[in-house]
Amino acid sequence: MTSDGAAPLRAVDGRVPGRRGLATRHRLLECTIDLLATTPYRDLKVTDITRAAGTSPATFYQYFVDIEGILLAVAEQTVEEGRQLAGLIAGRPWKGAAGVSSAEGLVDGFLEFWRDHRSTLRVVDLLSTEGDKRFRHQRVLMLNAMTKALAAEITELQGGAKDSGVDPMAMAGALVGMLVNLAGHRAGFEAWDIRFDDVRESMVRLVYWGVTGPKLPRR
Amino acid sequence: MTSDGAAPLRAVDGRVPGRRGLATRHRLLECTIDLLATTPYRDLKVTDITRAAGTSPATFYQYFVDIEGILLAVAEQTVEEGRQLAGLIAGRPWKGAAGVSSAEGLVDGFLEFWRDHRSTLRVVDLLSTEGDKRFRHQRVLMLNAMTKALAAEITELQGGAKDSGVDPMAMAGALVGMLVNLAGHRAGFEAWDIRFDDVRESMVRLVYWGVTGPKLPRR
DNA sequence: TGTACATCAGTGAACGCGCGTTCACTGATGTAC
DNA sequence: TGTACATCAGTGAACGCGCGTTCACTGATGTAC
Repeated sequence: MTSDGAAPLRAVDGRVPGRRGLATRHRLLECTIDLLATTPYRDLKVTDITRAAGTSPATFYQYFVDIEGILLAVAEQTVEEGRQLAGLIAGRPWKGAAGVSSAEGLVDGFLEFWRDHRSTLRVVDLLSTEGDKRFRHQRVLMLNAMTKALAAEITELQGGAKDSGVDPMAMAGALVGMLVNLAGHRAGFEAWDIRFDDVRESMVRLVYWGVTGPKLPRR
Repeated sequence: MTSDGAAPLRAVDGRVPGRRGLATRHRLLECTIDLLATTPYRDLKVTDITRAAGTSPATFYQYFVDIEGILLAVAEQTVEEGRQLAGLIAGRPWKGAAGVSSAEGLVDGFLEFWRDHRSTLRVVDLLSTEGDKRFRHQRVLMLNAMTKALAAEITELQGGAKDSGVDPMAMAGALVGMLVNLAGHRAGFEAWDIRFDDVRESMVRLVYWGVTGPKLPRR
């Protein structure tokens, strides 16, 4: 459940948790997620989590090293789920009207996922940009699947053309970055006088253009 | 210097700071910025700042209410500077090859600004998405100038066309969001196997397409 | 089916550091005459 | 140009809470026979 494969998942003191222990651990994770939705990251405390989970601080340290530790575990869960997003891309049509529909599907799927995991993803993003390798790794794990899938489509559409356009991975990464930012700042737009639905439409178009690569003027 | 216009800038106890006081205040701001580059946001403490500034905690509270208070002041400085970015847009050509050059100018100017203020902007971003009104306000202040300028260009290029494309502000906002994200995760790409220069090229294209609005298939 | 033992799981209570915050005071700067 | 007084500026030292963290212990669960 944590990382790759069948790592046995041991408690801090080396014991292997059973049903009950796993349930407690799980409760701690859930409460962390919930708290993150209402508490600023800076103010998230071990004691708050255990209070919310109806257990004691000592229990916390049986399963996690510290706050960052539990956040990493939360991130791992979310990231695992996020890798599914690649499914919104591979094997869909990208030319013509059908391509626009595919773009819509991608944007909507992405927005939905982000809405459901705002708080967690926010923290992952912060810690990534702050240079924490573990969180950056998780972020890459999550977005790389999508990016690669998108890049594959772009490569195919370029079809060995003479000018061959941009590097597909870079373009895919740029598009994914756009999705990430806008999904994360959804509330920000509504505070402006911009209807988010219009932003969504813009995202769709940019994805479509990014994938299909309209002509550029000679320079 | 803080907010709008000639607010007299008083110390916490109501006194008006003179030369010396302002210098100290300024030193505290600078040290905060420096620390932010090396310390995770969560670990930034008042005592660290005052130690770095070669002064005492008591002094800190003469000028700022708390950590968030000084961060807001830092943000205000940066934002003030960031509003200049709008100058990269207005009155430039956006059609044809010249348009691509304008897009390049915008992207490069943006990247440069972001590079110089990474840490601060990171925190502004976090606190914005966490729902802090004051930081969100600053963020909007900074990006709105750019977004409006871009939107104006888009509107002009649409030139009252029949289909009239997307809402210009939404498209502009989407483009700005893309710039923000990619500028902030620059290091992330280099950790991948993507050359950032290729990402830059993708950004340029997306900006160009977003502004000029290539044809979409009928749907 | 029952008893005993091993291990899992949870926690009360305390310890102690770190940090935010303040107070009462000293020193620096400016200005009035 | 000098002295006195007002205000600005800075701080040492302490207080005390909050929080991270741990220990020694009790209770729960599982399993061997």
